[in-house]
Amino acid sequence: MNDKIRLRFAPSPTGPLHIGGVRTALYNYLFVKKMGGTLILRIEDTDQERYVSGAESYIIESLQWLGMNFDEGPEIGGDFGPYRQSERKSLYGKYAQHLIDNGYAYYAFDTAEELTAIRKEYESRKETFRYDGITRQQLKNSLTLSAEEVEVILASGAPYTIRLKIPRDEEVLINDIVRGEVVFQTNELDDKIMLKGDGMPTYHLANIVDDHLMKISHVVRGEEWLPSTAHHILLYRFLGWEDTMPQFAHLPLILRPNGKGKLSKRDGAKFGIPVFPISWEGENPEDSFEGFREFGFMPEAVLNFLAFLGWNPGTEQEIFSLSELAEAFTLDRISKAGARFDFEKASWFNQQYLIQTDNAELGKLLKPFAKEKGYEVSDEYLTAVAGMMKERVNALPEVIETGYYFFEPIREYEEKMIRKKWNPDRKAALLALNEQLENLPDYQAEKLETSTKEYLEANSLGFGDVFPFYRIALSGTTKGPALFEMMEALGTAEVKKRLLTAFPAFDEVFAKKINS
RNA sequence: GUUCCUGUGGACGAAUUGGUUAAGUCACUGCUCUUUCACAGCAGAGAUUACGGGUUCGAGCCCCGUCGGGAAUACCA
Repeated sequence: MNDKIRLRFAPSPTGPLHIGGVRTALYNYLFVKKMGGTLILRIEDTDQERYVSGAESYIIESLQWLGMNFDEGPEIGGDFGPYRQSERKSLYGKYAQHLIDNGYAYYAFDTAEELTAIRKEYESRKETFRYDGITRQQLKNSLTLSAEEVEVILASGAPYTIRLKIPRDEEVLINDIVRGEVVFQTNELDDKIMLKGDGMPTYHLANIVDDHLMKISHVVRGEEWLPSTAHHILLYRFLGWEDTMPQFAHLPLILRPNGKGKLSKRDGAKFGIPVFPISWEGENPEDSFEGFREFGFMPEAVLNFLAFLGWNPGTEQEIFSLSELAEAFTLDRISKAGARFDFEKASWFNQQYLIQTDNAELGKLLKPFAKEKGYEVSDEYLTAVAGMMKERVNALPEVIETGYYFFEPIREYEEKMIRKKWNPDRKAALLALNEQLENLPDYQAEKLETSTKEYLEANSLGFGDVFPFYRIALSGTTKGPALFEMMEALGTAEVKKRLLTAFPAFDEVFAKKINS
């Protein structure tokens, strides 16, 4: 165990965990496993207005389903808790005070309404307002007001915020593991709020304080944080923690399937694809989503797919178990450009996992999907169906959908082949063959095949004379699993029944053909 | 608008870090196998490495500019 390597995944419980967040969690997880470090789950719930109950348990359930285990966290415990920022509220004040006392921050008394009014005014002039080293001189804060005035306001109990006092004319250098050196000019930075009017810290303060207190060694997070990293570095400096500052790695964005913009929650519905790990019940239908799990994806496949969205091992291997990923993973092979979310590729990964998964296991996974459709069948039967169908589908529900004929009567017979080759005279041969097969001591795929071959030979018939019709009678389509395997699964009685129901339908097609 | 990030076939992306013929996978097309579909195997098509300059014996890789894409710009994270 390397106790110097400590990473955290720090989602905020404002809704379901989006697939980009899952990838961030995954990269944190992989690096920790690779290095033998510690992985921490920290809930960043400093915004009570956007807080959504159930989001935290959703996050934990998702992570569990995916098989990513954490070493420290709200439910798990650990020596650096509590792991919810709301429960750490009392901690942050003294650091904000430290900033004030050392001249790195100041009190600001502008109300939210006043600020939005100013922003609007700037906007009407096609400018963007920024609370910074220039504009703060015109605003209501402890830098412009006299010490006495500030005393009075503070004593009155009126709400205030604490803002970071960004120095003028300096450069802040970020040394990012994936981006290299990035330089920001402090004159371009705004005086970000550290402590909000309600006494809660903002992300920026809480994040830095907690990362320091929790001895975080590496911050692996999304690219959207890169612009505020300069503020974070300044904070480490002002708090006197610069020498133990974590290393940063900013992950590339995940882009929408059409390449325009970053993948968002609503893209799931828009493109008919999952963008969440598991389903989420929102307050109304448009806030509810199905996840990869409900789409019938295997967690290993989702992880494997996600791992390759912005990273690759540099070898030709593509199928990796979670532990193999951890073994191969390095931060420096993370790519810089945003990666497009390609659902077809995700499906391919899933199919690969489906194929390599044991049939009995798949049968078990299939059960809830079968139940949903009202199919009550044995585990053995589901296992057999899974075995026959897994190479032919991308996701589990498809087994039930395209293989519906394993569970209910044929809905429709594919007419093309019937029209082309069917002749009512063939009934006799099919029936005779079927009778021969029914009387076999063992109604099993291989036996059925040899027996059929014997029959065909004895009656000088070809495969094409009986096969297509047998197949259509049993499944309604010319596509699908091997015929004899289907027969074995269906059983003699069902096969016979399907044959007899099919014949009138075939004849009808034949009659239509003659009459036209 | 401003700041920052980014740009290799349709998609993901490789290229011993400046060394000559730009991998591989997904998707697409064809062939083989197969009673069908799929899987698998083989083959094919698809790229002036966004564009323009520069440095160099040599540039996908370094520098400058242009253009495109993205993110940030909240008392949200």
